[in-house]
Amino acid sequence: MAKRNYTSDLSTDEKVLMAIVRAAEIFKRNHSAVFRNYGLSFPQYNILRVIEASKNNQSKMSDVSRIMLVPSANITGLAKRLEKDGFIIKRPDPGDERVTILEITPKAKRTLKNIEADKDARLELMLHNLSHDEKIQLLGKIKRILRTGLSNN
Amino acid sequence: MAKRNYTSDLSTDEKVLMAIVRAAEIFKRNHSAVFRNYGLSFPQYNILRVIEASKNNQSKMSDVSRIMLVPSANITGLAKRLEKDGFIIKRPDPGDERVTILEITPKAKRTLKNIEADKDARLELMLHNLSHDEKIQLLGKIKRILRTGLSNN
DNA sequence: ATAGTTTAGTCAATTTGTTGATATAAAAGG
DNA sequence: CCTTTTATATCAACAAATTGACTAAACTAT
Repeated sequence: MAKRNYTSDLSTDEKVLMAIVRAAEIFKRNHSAVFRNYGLSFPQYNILRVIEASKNNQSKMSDVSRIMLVPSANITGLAKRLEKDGFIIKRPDPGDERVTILEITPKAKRTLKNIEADKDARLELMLHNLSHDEKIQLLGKIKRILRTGLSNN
Repeated sequence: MAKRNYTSDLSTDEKVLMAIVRAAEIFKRNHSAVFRNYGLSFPQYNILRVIEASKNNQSKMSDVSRIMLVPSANITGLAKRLEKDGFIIKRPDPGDERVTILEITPKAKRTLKNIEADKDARLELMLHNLSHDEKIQLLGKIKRILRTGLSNN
């Protein structure tokens, strides 16, 4: 069909990384569909998860930015929309007037809770082809890539 | 540091897929930096690669959309900018008035050629921690994920 | 033939990502 | 001190992605 004219002869390295990119995109698409049912986008969900996993359900914008590897200019807009929709509140840090603290609301915690089962089902669906051991091996290799990838930028 | 307050206890499945997403994003960031030096963005580069790998250096917009897993509404804008910058030309298909054919220009072919060494060096850098066998194993596992991921959407 | 369906591409609106510039606060160095 | 540097967040401008609506051409099936 369409692909008959597309003759691929990429290097192994390129194949590996392209496959990773494709897997990431399919995963994001898959999960976005779940999150949308709850009024959240993929990056919005991830911000909430990061804040939820932080002490007191609070996090500085700059920390969110660092953890998510997302430029702070990007967090600004995401946080604004999350606040508009009642998922977070923004407060100035009394100890440092430069920083803004993000705190997730009860509504956000409820939403995260509701999403959980749905999301886990999708995860399971995507990875059910691999045994637990294989997942661990896979994770190990990706982490080794991450280590070098992070070190040089 | 910043991460001390961030206590992660994700499931194995989630860890695997999050790691894949991070690796994909680091890779894209890395390569984007290379492509930018040649006046191309990551998705623009990929469109050119797809067309280059097609017969006669031509491809229907709809085929590009399918191969790249990118909605056609997206290709419209990308193709417009690529044409404006002289990397492709758009022609109607004489046999089917609905379709538009994209063809890469000599400038695009030259640019792809020039990018190659730079890009390959980055690939090598990201994956030099893994032996060839490990890369093959990794690729195999990712492909198994892709198979299930693609089948249910 | 023609009515209904599918396919190809565009457009508009919104969100997200990226870069570069800026304002202000804090920290560091003299 | 005071100057310089660094850190935090925002903004503007643009590229890109996503959704839904839409036009027109091609195909299907009676």
